[in-house]
Order: sequence, then C-alpha cells, then structure tokens
Amino acid sequence: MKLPGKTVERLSEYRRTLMGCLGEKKNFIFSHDLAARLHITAVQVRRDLMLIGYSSVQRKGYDVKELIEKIGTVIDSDDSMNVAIIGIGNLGRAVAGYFKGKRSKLNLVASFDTDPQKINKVISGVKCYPHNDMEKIMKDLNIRIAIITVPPDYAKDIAEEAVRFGVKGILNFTTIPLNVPSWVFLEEYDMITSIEKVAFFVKENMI
Amino acid sequence: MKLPGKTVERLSEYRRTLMGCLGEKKNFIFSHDLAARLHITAVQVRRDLMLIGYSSVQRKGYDVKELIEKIGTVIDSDDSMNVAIIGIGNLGRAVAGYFKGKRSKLNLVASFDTDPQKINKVISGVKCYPHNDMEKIMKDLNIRIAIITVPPDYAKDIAEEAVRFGVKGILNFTTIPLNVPSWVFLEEYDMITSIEKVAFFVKENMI
DNA sequence: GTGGTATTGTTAATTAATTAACATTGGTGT
DNA sequence: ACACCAATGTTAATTAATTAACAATACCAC
Repeated sequence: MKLPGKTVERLSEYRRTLMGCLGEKKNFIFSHDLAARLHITAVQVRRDLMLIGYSSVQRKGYDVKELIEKIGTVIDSDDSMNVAIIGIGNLGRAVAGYFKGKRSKLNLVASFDTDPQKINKVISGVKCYPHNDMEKIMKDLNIRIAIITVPPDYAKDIAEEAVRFGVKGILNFTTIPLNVPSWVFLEEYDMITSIEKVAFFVKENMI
Repeated sequence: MKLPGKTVERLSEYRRTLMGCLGEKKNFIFSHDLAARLHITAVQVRRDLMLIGYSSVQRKGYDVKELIEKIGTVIDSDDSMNVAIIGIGNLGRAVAGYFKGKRSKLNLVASFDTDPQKINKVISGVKCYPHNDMEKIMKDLNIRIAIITVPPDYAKDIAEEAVRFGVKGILNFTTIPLNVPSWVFLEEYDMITSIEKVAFFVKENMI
C-alpha cells in the first residue's frame, strides 16, 4: 500500500495513542478526540484513515481495538522483522529501552560495539556482539533494520557494512548524513538541528 | 526574520556541514557540492540562502566562513540562551553529549533528576540538580529551553512545571504528546515512530 | 416515527514545499 | 577583446500536504 511518509508517521502515533485508550478502558474514540490527543485536526485523522481504507461501522466513533488491528495490517510486516542497534552507548541504550515490553513485529535482537567491557554482555535487554562479528551475526539473525548510534567518525563505514551485510533500512542518529543505495530506506534524525530549531523559534517569539 | 521551519532545519545542517568544510581546509563551496553532502538539491540550497538574503560575491562558490557567520546571524540569538535537560537517564546523557565541545549560543547549564544517586553530581559535563529545586534553578539560571527526557508518565507534569518556571521552548523526546501554551514553542520527536516508519518502507520495498 | 444533532467519508480548495526554468553574471580560454 | 562556460538568484510551475466544505447517515429525544 502506497502511503505518504507523513501519514505512516501519524498511523504509528495513532496506534500508540489508541493503545493508551485501551489502558483507560476507552473502547471507542471520535476522530476529534484522537486528533486532540495528538494536536492535529480531526480532518487529518479521517483523511489518514480513509487512505488506509478504514471506516467505522457506527457513529459512535472508531472501535479502538479494531482500528489498532487495522493499522497493524497496514504498517506492520506480516512476519516479524529483526532490528539491531550499532553502538550501544548512551543513545543506543536509550533506544533499546524503547523496545522494552513492546510486543510488536519489530524484534531488537542484537547490538554491536567495539568496547571489550560491553561485548558479550546483555545491555538494556539486548546482547551486545563485537563489531568484528557483525557480518556473521547480521546474516545469521537475518537483521533487516540497523539503528546507528555510533560516534560520528564511524558512521559512514558502519552504514556501508550494514548495507553489505543485508540491512534494508537504516535509522541514523549520527550527525553525519549517510549515503546508501536506493534500495535501502534511510531515515535520519539530527538532535542538534532540533535543538537549534527550538532556539530559533524561541528567539523569534521573544522579539 | 520569518522562515519556514524546514528552512531553519536545513540552515542548521548547512552550518554544521560548512564547519566540517573548514576542518578540511575547504574555504569555498558550490551550492551543488553543499547540496550533495546533505542529499538535497542545489536549488534548495540556493533558495534557502535567498530567503536569508545571502549572496556570494563571486562565482567561485560560497565563502564558507562568511556563510557560517551569516547563518549564525539568522538562526542564533544575539545573546546566549540557556538550556536544561530534564531527566538525565541514558537519553538525557546522550543529548548532553551533543553539547560537548560545541561553542555556540546555546549553553547547557543544568540537568534535573529525582535519583539521589545523580543529584548534585556532574553528569556528562553538566550538573544535575534535584527536581525539587527546579523552580529556583530555572529562574536563577534564566533557562529558556527545556529538553524533556523523563519517563513518559512524568512528561506532562514536567512540561507544565517547565512552562511555569519560565521556559519558552521545549524539545520533547517522550512518547507522550505535550500540551503547552501558544507562546511556548514545542518540538516533539518520537523514536518509535521513526523506527516504525523505517520498518514500513522496508516492508514496502521488499514486496 | 420524525426532526434534530453529531459525526463521518470524501471532494474541492488552499496552503506549503519543492523543483524546474531561465536570465544574469563573473570568470576562462583563445 | 570576445565567446563560452559554470554557477548563481529569482520567478514560475509543479507537487505534496493540509484544511475547508458538505452530503450522507446513524443515533437521540420526544
């Protein structure tokens, strides 16, 4: 199913918000309620759901459980996908933390590092393998997604290795923009940029 | 100066890329070269620079040093701005790391936590204060930007406090969307969403 | 049952962002 | 000096994303 990236992002957020609803025993939700929780408009919610072909049966809002499942059929893969974190420093461990207790189609199955203090230990719930074994482990465990949280100087080489070893998607948290072949999906997030952006708009608001 | 958020983000990236150029003794750079390093088009670079009113004197590309300064006059505040990290766990420490060695108008001057093991210690280069002292410290140190890296359950309350204590911009790394008054600039980043987005497009590419 | 209301799904309009097109200009080579 | 080239700055066109508008429909109150 062909969807705009922005819509995919929102679907992920809808799902997590909806799971929160289940927690509070809320089984139906209106578009404007869901929208308000995410600070977007109700139209946008409805439009996104239209794109994935979901309609509510009744005018009592969306069936939370049903919608969660529908979103799952759209954005999740049929069988589960294995993920690795490369570089298990502070950021890597933080990312690993987000996987905890999440039952999903995404399995964090390995981390890699060069620090002898870390390798072969379980850190933040995931085993850390030595960087030297990356080829073997990535192929053996069939890792499809790499999250890169290494120091900037290593980013480029690590990305090339990951691609060579079969990774099909990369989430890059380093400040170095990466170059990957077109068949590898690349998402980059740059913290410094976010911080500077906040600073800019704070400054502008104050003037 | 009124600028689109996307342009501000790119300006921040331009600047960092340009600083890298200085490191490699590259004093002039063409728009297409700068663009290639960031995987965008040369037109976009030129358009962004047009928006901030920069022009190169010669056709030898942009003067790297001059452009860095120009971007600085646009996106930096005149006097420096103080920043705090709330929640100095793995993610907080990772964020703190990004400030190291950066000389900029943004000063990371404090972190806050509730863990007695952490308070009153210097962690990742920044002193950690007890959460209870947040009001005093935030006012004393004139903190304008808060980076929120606490566990999700605390996010809402922490944000409200930060706003009450004078913060004008928030960067929220928790998975809980925050509600802030209109005069506070809010930027949210959700790692899980990014990961799920990568997974979605990997899946789609494989089909 | 009927009228009114609230909410949805969808098309159309608007706005934002990106890309294309191109005239302009300094530099280069002959 | 002159013709050409390479790169820029800017306007116009295109594409993407959001928002507005509204007909359709199930529920509710009576």
